Amino acid sequence: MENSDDNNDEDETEWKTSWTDFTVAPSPDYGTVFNSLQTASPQRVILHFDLDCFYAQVEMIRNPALRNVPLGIQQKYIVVTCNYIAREQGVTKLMSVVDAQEKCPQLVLVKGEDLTHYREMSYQVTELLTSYCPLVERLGFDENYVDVTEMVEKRLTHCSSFEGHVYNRAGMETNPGPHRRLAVGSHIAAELRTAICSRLGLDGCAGVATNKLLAKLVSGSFKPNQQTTLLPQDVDHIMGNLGGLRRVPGVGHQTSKRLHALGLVTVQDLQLFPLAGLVKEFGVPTGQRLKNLSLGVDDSPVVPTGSPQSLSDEDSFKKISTTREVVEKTQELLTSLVKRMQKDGRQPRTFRLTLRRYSAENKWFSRESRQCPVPHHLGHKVVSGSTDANVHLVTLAMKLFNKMVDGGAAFHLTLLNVCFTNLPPARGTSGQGAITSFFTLGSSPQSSPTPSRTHEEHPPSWSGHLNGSQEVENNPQSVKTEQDFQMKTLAESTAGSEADQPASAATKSTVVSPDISNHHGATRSTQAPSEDYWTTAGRTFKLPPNVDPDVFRELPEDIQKELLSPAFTRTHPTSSASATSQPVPNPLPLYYGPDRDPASPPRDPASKSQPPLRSSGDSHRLPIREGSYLCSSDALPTTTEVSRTPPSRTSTGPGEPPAADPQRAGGQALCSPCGVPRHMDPAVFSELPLEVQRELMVGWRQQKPLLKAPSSERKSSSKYKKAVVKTGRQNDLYKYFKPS
DNA sequence: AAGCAATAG
DNA sequence: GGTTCTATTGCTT
Repeated sequence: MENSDDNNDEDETEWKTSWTDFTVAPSPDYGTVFNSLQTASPQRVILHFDLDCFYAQVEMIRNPALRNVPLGIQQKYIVVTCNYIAREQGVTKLMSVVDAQEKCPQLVLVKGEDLTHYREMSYQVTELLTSYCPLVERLGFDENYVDVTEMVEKRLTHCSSFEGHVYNRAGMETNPGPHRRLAVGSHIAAELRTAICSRLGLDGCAGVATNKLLAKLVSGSFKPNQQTTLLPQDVDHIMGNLGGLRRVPGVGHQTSKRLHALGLVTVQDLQLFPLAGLVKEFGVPTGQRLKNLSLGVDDSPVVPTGSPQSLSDEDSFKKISTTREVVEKTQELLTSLVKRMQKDGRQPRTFRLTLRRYSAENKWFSRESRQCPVPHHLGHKVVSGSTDANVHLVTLAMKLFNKMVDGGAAFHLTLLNVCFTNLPPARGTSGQGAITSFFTLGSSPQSSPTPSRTHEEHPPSWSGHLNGSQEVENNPQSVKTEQDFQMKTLAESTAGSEADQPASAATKSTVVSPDISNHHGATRSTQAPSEDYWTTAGRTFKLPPNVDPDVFRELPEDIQKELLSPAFTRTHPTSSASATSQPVPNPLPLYYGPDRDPASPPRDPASKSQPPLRSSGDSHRLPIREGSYLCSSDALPTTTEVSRTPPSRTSTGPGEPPAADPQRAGGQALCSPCGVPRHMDPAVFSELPLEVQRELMVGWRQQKPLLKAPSSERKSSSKYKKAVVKTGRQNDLYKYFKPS
């Protein structure tokens, strides 16, 4: 997070300005679009804000007792960041817990895997900045760029000094004369830092310069909690002193390797290297951009970030190797993700599952992902807080999972990630940047956790104590009351959030358990099921024939409930949308787990709790394989429009070759002539609402073979719309219990 | 539109 | 360069 890696304040040596081709060609596509000012006045004033050890600060606010101790934030077995007390004792960022404790035995550790509090505080900072100036771009959770060019214009009238440091001008009396705009910028930066401190209780650094690159580079010149302005005449100096190319923002590991291969190791090297050579290696846009970066030239605009474009939750672990673990972990991740999505209020349009496989040699730790559209009614369920959204999403996730992993073969995962993307523009705001909250622009009226303080316009005369940015020190008490208020609001907004123990950060703080799982479930449902029955809340349910009671007992409560929910046994108008309360046949024997036959053996050989019917066979062990269904998802269109079809008929997918499905379906043993799987009573099917039928058909058709199937290995369209009706869901779940 | 690489904190 | 848990952009298909 924070840019540490400080200290390279030596080599004052060279900053020869001897490059040859100074090719600063502002890309035409940049600027001007978001920032019309840019065309008019190329001289921008950009601020960069960087909060000091952000996670640690947040924890110290949550628990002030932590202020005086060496504090580290632990994620898994890593101390991802720490406060300055811990740093003094040798703890650094991303140090292993063991090493950190060796360095600092009294180190207090707070678990930080749950980013909720950090994320919320982070957005409060962005919001606060946005309330002063609309052009705010986030960079991670703890950094923000602000384009204050316009603000500067308005204040330009008179200004005679700088706030804070001026880069490379220590002790020198600097006359703002030619740099009045930057000087005004420095005052604004000080003002904003003061606001962040007084309103949110957070310290941080700021950089003031004429572009994002320089503002970022200069902001770390004096740490912590100070600010620095870079004058144009010192651009060469700051660039020249960067040291390795890796230090140039925008030059990552891969790029620096390629540059190194060209013989370039210092920023100077890059500055002096012919543009043509760079273009040859990287192409025109990247080549030019790299060259410009080396020169401190950056015309990229500050793009207002607005609300996030994706929400994701992930967890890493030593090993997951059974599909049941995958289901449980996915469920856990989704539970939290869905809550976040709900708060956000936007309806997600695509869903993605990504994973990381363990591979001994190939440490090229690659992530693989599969994504698919979120059926609109499911998206609606998500945002409307429907309790069964989760089950449907797990099902969806498992379909994606099956596209990547052959559950029949051994696998070893070390990470799972669930993600909602393709979010519609935030409501109530003009896409982005607008005045309103970043969290909740939501449709949900109740959920407005945004403390949206009325925080009036700060008069330019912020006066008083900020004529010395250094003195914006930790004055916890002075901001205490306001802080407390903030935190309270925040706590309320997140109350009932899953995860861990609420307030007792201190108690768990010293705990260092490098283990990974926090197995919730296991002990939950303790009732012993008798055979195929399950008794809960005084009622006895018959378990679906394919559900092993032992497996069932171990399932997350959510899924259990879902399986036993009224919707399962009786008609139950689901709250919303299209689910036009069409009665559903009672005990629901239908099995249309898209690719599973009820009689099929379990699919997950690793699942010990399914002793019966272990077919050890491989790809052909299934009497009726997914392959049979595959009614080639490839042929499926990606749009959702549906040509109308008679009720009892299967609706054909949109662009689908009309005659195709019955054909293909008919070719499969599983499908009745009309395209309905044979385990589904056509009469029942025809009575379902049209839309439901359509969903089912899509679900049936879109199934794809496992990777095992040698032929149709790659590609395939997507659109794993799945059956979403009440009749559908527990059937879909079957396959995780008794997979094909 | 999907999947991945690269970059970032 | 690899740890964690995100998030964005751009390339390729």
